[in-house]
Amino acid sequence: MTNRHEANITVAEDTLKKKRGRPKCFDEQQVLEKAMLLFWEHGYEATSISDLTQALEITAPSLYSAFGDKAGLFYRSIDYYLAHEACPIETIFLEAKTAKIAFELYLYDNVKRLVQPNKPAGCMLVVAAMNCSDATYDVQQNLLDKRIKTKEKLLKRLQQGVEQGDLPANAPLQEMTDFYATVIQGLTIQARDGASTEQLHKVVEHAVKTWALF
Amino acid sequence: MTNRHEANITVAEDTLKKKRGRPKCFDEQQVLEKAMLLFWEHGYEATSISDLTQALEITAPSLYSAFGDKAGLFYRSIDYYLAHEACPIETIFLEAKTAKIAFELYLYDNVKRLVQPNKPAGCMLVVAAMNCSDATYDVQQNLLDKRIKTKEKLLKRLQQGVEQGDLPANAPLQEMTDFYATVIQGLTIQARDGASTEQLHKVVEHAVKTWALF
DNA sequence: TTAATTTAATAACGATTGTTATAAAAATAG
DNA sequence: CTATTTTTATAACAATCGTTATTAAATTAA
Repeated sequence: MTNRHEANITVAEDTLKKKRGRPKCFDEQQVLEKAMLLFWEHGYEATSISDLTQALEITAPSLYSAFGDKAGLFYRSIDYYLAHEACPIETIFLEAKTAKIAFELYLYDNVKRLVQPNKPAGCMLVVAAMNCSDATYDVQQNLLDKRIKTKEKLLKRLQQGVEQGDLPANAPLQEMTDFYATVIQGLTIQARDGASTEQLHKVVEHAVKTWALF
Repeated sequence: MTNRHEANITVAEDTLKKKRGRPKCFDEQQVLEKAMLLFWEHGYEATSISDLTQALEITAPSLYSAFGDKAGLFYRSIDYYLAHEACPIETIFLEAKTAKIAFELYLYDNVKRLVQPNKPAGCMLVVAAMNCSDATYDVQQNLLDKRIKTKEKLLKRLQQGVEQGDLPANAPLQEMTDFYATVIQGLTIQARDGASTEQLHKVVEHAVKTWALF
C-alpha cells in the first residue's frame, strides 16, 4: 500500500541512476534465454552448473550472485519460458467466445509451440523434471503444481461455457478436461519423439472433432 | 548353427551342475526387479550406483561383475520391465479379431498398468530417460527406438485390419496411429501427475468412441 | 589337502557435482 | 585521490559420481 510508491521510485532509480560498483557484463534476459534452452532440452538435473557457465558465458560466482543457486536459476528460467514460450492460456480462454473455440484455439496454439526449429520439442513444464532424484523433490513438485493448475484452468473454462450456455448443464466437464489434458501432454511426448507439426495438427484436428461425442 | 547344440548343453549344465567357485548370494531376478523399480521411478541418470547397491543389497563390484556397468543393468531392467510389467501388445494384437478390438484391448490394458499400487506410475519406456545429458545419448536412443517400434506395431495392426476387411481401404491409418499413440503417451503423464484409474478409464472410453469419426 | 575358480568385501580411483572463500577489477561518491 | 561498493576471476571446497584394483572368503576338482 504505502510501500508501492516507494517501490516504484526504487525501480525507476534502478533503471535510471548509474549503479555504484563494477557494472555487470552480461544481460540477465539473454542469460535466462540460454539457461531456459538448456533446462528445456536436458532437464533440471542433467544440466550441470558447468554446462550452464559454459553456455551462458559467465563464471559460477556470477551465476550464484545473480540467481542464488541452481534451483533459483531454474525457477527464473521457468518464468522466462512461461512469459516467452508457453501458450498464453489466459488470453486465449478470455477472448474465445465459447468453450469449444477456447479449447480449439488452445490446442492449435500448442501444436505451433511444441515443434519449432532450433528449439527443444515438447512442453518444458512436462519434460524438464520428469525423472528426478528425491533431492530435487521441490523442483519436481513446482512443475507438477503448474501442470495441475493448467488443468484447473481447462475445467474452469468449461464451467464458464456451461454458465454462458454454450455447453449443456450436464456435460461431463471432468472427463472432457481429462481427455484434452491427456491429448495435450501426449503431444509433448510425440513431439519429443520426432513427430512433425503436420502430424500433431491432425491429431488435434481429430481430438477437436470428438467434442460432440461427450 | 553348429553351436546351438553346444550352447544348449552349456545352458543346461549351468542350471544343473554345481558351479566351481564361491556361490552367488543374490538372486538375479530379484535384483532386476528392484533395479527396475528404481529406474522406473527416478529414471536412468537420477538413479545412482549408490542408490542401487543400497536397494539391491549387493556391493558395487558384485553389480559390475553381474551386469557390466550401469547401462548394462539398466538395459536388463528394461528387458525385465517388458517381460513382466509392460503391455503384451503382440499377444493382444494377435488375438483380437478386428483392428478396433485390438486397439480397444490395448488401451484398456494400458490403463490397468499405468496406475498400480506400490508401483511407479506411467510407462517406463517414456519416463525413464525423458531428460538426460548428452552422456546418456545411447540410453535415450534405445528407449526412443522401442517407442517408435511400438508405434509401428500400431500402424501394422491397422494395416492388417484393412487387409482383413474390418477397416475401409481409405482409412487414414497414419492419423489413427498418431492419435492413439498420443493418447497412450498422454495417459502416462496423467498417471504420473496423479490421475486415477477411473479417470484414465474414461479418457480411453472416449478415445475409443471416436474411432468412427476417422 | 592342495589347487583352481568364482564371488564377496574393502577401499580407493580420478572426474565431476553444486557451491563458496578470497582477492583483483571497475565503477561511483566524497 | 581515497573510500566505498559491486562484479569479476581464480581457485578451491567437501561430497558424490561411476568404476575398479586388491584381497579375502567360499565353493568344487584333483
